[in-house]
Amino acid sequence: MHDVIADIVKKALGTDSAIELSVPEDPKFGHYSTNVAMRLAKGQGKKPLDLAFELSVAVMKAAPEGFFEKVEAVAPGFINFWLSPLAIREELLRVAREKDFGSSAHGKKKTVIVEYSSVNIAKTMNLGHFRTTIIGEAIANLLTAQGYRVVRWNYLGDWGTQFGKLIAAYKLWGDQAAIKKNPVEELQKLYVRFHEEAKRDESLEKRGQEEFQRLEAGDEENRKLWEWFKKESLKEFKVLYAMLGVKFDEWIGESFFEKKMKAIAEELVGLKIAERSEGALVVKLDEFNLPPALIEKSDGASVYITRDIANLEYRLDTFKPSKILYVVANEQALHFEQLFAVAKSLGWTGKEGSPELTHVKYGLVLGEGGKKLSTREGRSVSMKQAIDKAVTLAREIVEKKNEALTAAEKDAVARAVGLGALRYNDLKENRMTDIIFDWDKMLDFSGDSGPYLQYTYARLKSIIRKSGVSESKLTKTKFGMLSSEFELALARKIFELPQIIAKASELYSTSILATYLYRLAVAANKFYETTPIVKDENKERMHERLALVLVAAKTLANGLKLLGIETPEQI
RNA sequence: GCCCCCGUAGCUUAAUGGAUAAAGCAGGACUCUUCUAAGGUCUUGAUGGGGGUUCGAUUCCCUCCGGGGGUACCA
Repeated sequence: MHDVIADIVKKALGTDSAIELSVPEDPKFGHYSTNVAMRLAKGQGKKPLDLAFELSVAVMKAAPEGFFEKVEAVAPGFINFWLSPLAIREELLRVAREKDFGSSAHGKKKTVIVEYSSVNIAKTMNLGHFRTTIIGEAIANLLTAQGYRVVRWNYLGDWGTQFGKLIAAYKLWGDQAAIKKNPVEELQKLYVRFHEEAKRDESLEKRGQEEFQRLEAGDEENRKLWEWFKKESLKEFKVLYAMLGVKFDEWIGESFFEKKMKAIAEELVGLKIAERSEGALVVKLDEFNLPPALIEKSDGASVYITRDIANLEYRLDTFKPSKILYVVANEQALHFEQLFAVAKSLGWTGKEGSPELTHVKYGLVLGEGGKKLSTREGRSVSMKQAIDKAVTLAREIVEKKNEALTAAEKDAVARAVGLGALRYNDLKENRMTDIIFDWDKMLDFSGDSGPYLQYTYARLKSIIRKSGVSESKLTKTKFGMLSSEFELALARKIFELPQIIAKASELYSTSILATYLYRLAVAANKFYETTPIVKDENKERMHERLALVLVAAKTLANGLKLLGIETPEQI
C-alpha cells in the first residue's frame, strides 16, 4: 500500500525520486502523510502550504477513481491522505492471498554474514550472551525476509590468553571428576579463582601467559586439555541453543585461525602497516584518530585482533559477502574501529563495491547500582537461570489460567511464553541503551509484553476455531462489506508490515518491529472487543470478519517469528 | 586526558528532522450471565542545563552537567 501511494504521488509530481510517506500516529492527520511540499517549496520559491494545496489536487487527479476518500493540504505544508473503504478492502484481499506477506526481494540474494552470540568456551552464557544471541537472531531473520542470503556465524571465543590462565588454574587446583559432572560451571569457577589468587600472587599472571604460549606452540598436554574444555563446553551450549531455537551456519572460532597468526603478522610488516614498538608488534592508527592496535605481544603470542583480521580475510575470500555485521556489545567499540581501520589500510574495504563492515553494538547488561557484571569476578547472571525462572513462572500462570490443557501442552505454552517474555522485553527496546538487570522487569507478562502479543494471537485463533469455519475457506473470502472504523483501522495496521520490516532491517532495529507488533495487537484487541464476529447475525459479514481475524493473526505470527517468538494456538 | 554509548512522566522505555512527544508499570475510577480479564475503557504525569543550524529539533552541531564502558601485551 505504501508503494502504491508513493507511486501516485510521484506521478502527480512528475518525479522519479523517492518521497517520504509516513503513517501518522494521530488519525486526524490521515492514513498516510507526506512532507514533500515542505521539502520542495524553497527550491520552487513557493509557500509550503500553497504548494501542498497544488500537489494535493494533482494527487487526487493522478489517483485511480475512488482510491482516496480525501486528500488534504494542511499547515505547515503536509499533504494527508485518507484511503477509501473500497481501496482498503481491495488491498486486504491482496494481502490475504499473498504467501509471504511482509518479505521482499530487496537483498537480491547478496550475502550478509551476521556474527552473533559468539560464546566463550569454559564460561557460562550470561545475560550479555542472551542479548547478542536474540538480537543477532532477529537481525538475521529480518535480513533473510528482505531477500539476503544470510550466514549465521557463532564466532567462538576458543583461543587466547584466557585459556592459558584456565590451563594453569586446572593444573593447580583442577578436579577432573567435578568438571566431568558439571563442566562449564566448574571451569568458570577455576577461572574466577585464578583471578582472585592472581591479585595476591603476581607470578600467576605470567604463568597463565606461559601456558597460552605453550598451547599456541602445540604443547601436547595443553592441547588435550583445551580440546577437552571445548568439547564439554559446546555440548552444554548446544542444549541451551536448542532450548532457544537458535541455529547457526558456522561455528568457526578464534582457534581456527591459530596457524595464520604468523602469516598475518608478516603480511602487515611486509606492507609496512605494522611496526615494532616496545618489543611488541603494533599498527599505528594515527590517521584514523585511533590508538595503536597491538597485533603480537612481546612474548610472540597472538591477540584477539590478530585472529579477527585473519577471520575477516577468510570470510571475504570464502563467502564474498556484501556486508558483515558484528553483533557485539558496545564495550568492544574500540576493537572494531581498529579492526575496520586495519582492513581499510589493507585495501579490503573503502573502495567502490567493497564489502561493508558494521559493528552492530548494543548496551551492556549492568548489575544493581549500574555497575558492570564481570565474569572474572563471578558476578554475571547466567542465561540458563533466567530462562528457567521465566519458564517456571509462566508454567505457574498457565496452570491457573488454562486448566483445559494437558500437562505437555502447558509445558510447551510455558516455554513459549516464558521465552517470549524474555525476548520481547529485550527486543522492544533500542539496543543501544544499557540495561540494568531486574527480575521484575524481565518477568513482566502484562501490558506491552511478549505474552500480550501471544495472548492476542491465541484469542484470534480461538475465535476462528469457535466459528467452525475452516481457514482454507476463509482465505477465499472476498472483502466487500467491512466498513467500521475498527475493521478498517486493523486492516490498515496490517498493511504496514512490509515497510516496517524494510526499515527495521535497514537500521538493524528490532524495536521498530516490536513496537509495530504491539500496535497491531492493540488494533486487533480493539476490533474483537468491540465487534461481534462469530455472533454476527449477517453470515456474509461474519465470514469477512473471520477472514480479517485470520490475516491479522498471520501478520502477527509472521512478525513475531522474525523476533524469534513462538505463537502457540492456545495459551 | 582521549574515544564510544546513554540521559524523555514516580519507574522502565518509544519516537533516525515533522503536526498536540507515544506506551507499559505504579497510582485513581470502571469492566468477566456475551468469541480466553496475560484483556478492554477512562484518568494523573516528561525531553538534564545553555547556545546554534532549520519553515520545523527528543532527533543534527557546539558546550556544560550527570551515568556507563573502553583506552598496547584480556576478549
